[in-house]
Amino acid sequence: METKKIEEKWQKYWEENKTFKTDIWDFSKPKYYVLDMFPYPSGVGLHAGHPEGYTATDIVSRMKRMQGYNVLHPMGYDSFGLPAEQYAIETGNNPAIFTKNNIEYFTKQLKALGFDYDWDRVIATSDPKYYKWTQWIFKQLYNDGFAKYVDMPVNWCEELGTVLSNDEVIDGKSERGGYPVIRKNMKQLCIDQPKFAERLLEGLNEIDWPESTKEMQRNWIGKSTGVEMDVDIVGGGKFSIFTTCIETVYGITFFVLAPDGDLVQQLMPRITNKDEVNQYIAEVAKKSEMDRTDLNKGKSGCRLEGVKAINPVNGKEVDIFIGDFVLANYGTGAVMAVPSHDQRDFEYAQVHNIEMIQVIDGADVSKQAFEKYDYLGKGCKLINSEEFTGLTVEEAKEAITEKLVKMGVARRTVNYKFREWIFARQRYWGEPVPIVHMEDGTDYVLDDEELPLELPILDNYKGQDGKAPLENATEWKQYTRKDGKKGLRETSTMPGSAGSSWYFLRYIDPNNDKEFADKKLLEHWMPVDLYIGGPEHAVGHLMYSRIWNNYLYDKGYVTVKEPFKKLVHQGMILGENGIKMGKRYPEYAVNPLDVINEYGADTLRLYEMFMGPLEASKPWSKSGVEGARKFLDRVWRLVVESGTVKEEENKNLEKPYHKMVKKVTNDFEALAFNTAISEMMIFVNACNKETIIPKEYAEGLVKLLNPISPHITEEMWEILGHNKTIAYEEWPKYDEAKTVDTDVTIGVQVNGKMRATICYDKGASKEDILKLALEDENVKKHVDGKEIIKEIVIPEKIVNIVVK
RNA sequence: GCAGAUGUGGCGGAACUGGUAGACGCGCUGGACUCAAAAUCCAGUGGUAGCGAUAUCGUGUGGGUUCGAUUCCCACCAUCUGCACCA
Repeated sequence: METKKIEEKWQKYWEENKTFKTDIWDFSKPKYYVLDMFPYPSGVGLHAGHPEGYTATDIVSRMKRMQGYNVLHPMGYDSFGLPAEQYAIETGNNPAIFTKNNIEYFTKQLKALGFDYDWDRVIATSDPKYYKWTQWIFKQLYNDGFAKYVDMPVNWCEELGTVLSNDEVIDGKSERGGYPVIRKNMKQLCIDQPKFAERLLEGLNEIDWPESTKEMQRNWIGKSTGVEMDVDIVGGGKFSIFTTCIETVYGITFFVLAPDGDLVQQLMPRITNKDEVNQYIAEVAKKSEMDRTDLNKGKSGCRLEGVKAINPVNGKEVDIFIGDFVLANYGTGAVMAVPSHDQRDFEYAQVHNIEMIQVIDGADVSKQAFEKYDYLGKGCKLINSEEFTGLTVEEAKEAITEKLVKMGVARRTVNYKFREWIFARQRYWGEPVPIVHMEDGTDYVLDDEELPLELPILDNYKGQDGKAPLENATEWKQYTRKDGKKGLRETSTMPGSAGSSWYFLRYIDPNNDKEFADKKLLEHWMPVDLYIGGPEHAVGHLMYSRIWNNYLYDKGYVTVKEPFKKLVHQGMILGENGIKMGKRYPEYAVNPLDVINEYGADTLRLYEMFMGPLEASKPWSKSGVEGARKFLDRVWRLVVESGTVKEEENKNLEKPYHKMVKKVTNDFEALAFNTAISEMMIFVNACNKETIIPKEYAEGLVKLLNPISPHITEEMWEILGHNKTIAYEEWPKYDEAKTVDTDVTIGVQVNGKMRATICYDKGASKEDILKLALEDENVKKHVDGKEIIKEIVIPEKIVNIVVK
């Protein structure tokens, strides 16, 4: 079998005949939309993990097509990103060229793997024809107030000269490059994610996604319900705190404010230890996120001398601190502290020598706090809480809230961890933000006719003095509006996840220059029926896409709330040593192209699907690849060379064949490719024992194997006497009656231990089965001389005889 | 710490709603073909004891429910992934 020739032949055939072109306007057949997470076209090309997810979608896509669906299975490139920019800075070349070359290389590799993508609908997020619509959608968000400028503390990376989002910061260092990141207040273009929080949570209940990913999104949104309470400051002024544990309100012995918040500044005139406070604030500002979390668990902080707060529930005066564990941009930027019932407050109180009051009975609070996790739902009762003493925690929660609400000092509220999505980067290689800062101080969004706002070609792609690279485009920056007014363009670009937040919509109508996609098409093709990609996008891309889609749903542009009906994450492919392939062990890394050259794409695809469950991470094995190749050789010999394929019948193969068709069909649907392949192997093994293989069965086998190993099966299909592609042939059918066994073999147990197996005709009575079981020599041996207490006969399952 | 997932032969992994644990593949052992090797084909292959029929142990650990548990329940251990002073 000449793998290379066969694969090239069919790849050429598919390309020339446009075999996999989707007739997008054909609504006569049911639709099926299968989607891969599109890759970032790095210079390195594909790695061993790419073909895994891509093959899985390819299998489903090819099967659905053969089952009569109109299938949309597109591919594209998430082509804005840092490596291209770094290349541009180093070489002075336009990153567009670098990106174009990489895309060509990727395309070549993807084609070598034989995927059934419709290559006429390829998109690239860095293509102005594409990002025109990214800008257009952004514009809608901006006009509707979902995107806006907000003054907020951000992660600033001096070395990269840009603002980073939380998920781009790892351990206080930038994800790319590992440079230190500090917090700094800046005016930022943001997308108001919290506005979507509630519906994003609700939406999770209606989609078929891995539980872990849904849970991660829930945690990311971080909804908590509680009470927001106003706290007066002695001598005037007030602030609010948010708590989920209002039942501990009598245990408050201090409050803590965010050191970088506005409130401290307002109180400053009244603070008597200004120097100490200012010094602490300065210290905190210097600290990176890492210092504020890991290194500084020492509960640092500083008492605000001269100001006291009043606990509204009992009028008690307590101290106010500032502490860096309180974040200005979460909740109200201030917290109530109850050291007896919160471990963090407990430790803080110990360090700063603050009084503790136990208000919930049931544990010793001298060594550690008695926290809600331990006291909730246990019937614990309140102490030291005036009229609420004696109530259970649950009763008190309600009663205290009620009282404070009536007093007019508290409100029931919901709080989210979910913050604004900072939507601007001081980078070159991203979508330009279509906003102009006019001379009169207003911000102006470009008209639709002015889109796309294209990136200018620069001489130098590095921003000067930490400024955005687009600041270098002195001419491009200048803007004159139709009315003659002048302004300067926004020089930040959109973050990497902008383009990928809606690409699944564009695939449906990629060349439309009137709108981002035709509404009728969107209505017909959305949602994506199956989406496969790595778990690393569990919160980032998958959250942003849901937000954009949700927004577009509200605006009436798309008709489904949730874009991805079913989501599956493929597992990681590990090196042969069982460790992640990558920089640390390059000797264990596998290049898919090497495998294709040595064994063929069909083998690579088959092997990766046979390794184990799609979702699991699995170690690579060279001998496993060889095993996969051996199987393809065996099928080839059977179908093409053995001479056993005839237009005759063979009853011996009837049951194995129908069983195979059933199992493969169901397993493909369930993405259980490893067991589907195993079933085909079983059938091939059965065929090898026979001298007559009915042609119908051989053709059925070839069709079932086609989605996994498309080239060799196209070749075999042709050899079997067909003159056009197998891609649109009808998927094999099975006869349920022919899949069931007529004689059954079951185990016989005595006292739950296996003693024999018996074989009988299906449909035999329980009595006959039992009789047969008791006739077995070995069963007799264990039963004789003992009293039979119970006989359990479950036809087609088991016989168990209980003796004493 | 919190959340989610996982744990089965020498290895990758099967096992439907509790019913013959180890399908299928890799590897290994023996045999056929060959001058020989590769390829291919045939047979065997969880541990222990036995020539053997068979017995016994065995799905991370310890309990429980059941005629019967890889599967259900409780506790624990280990690994992976994510989040983490979130009020």
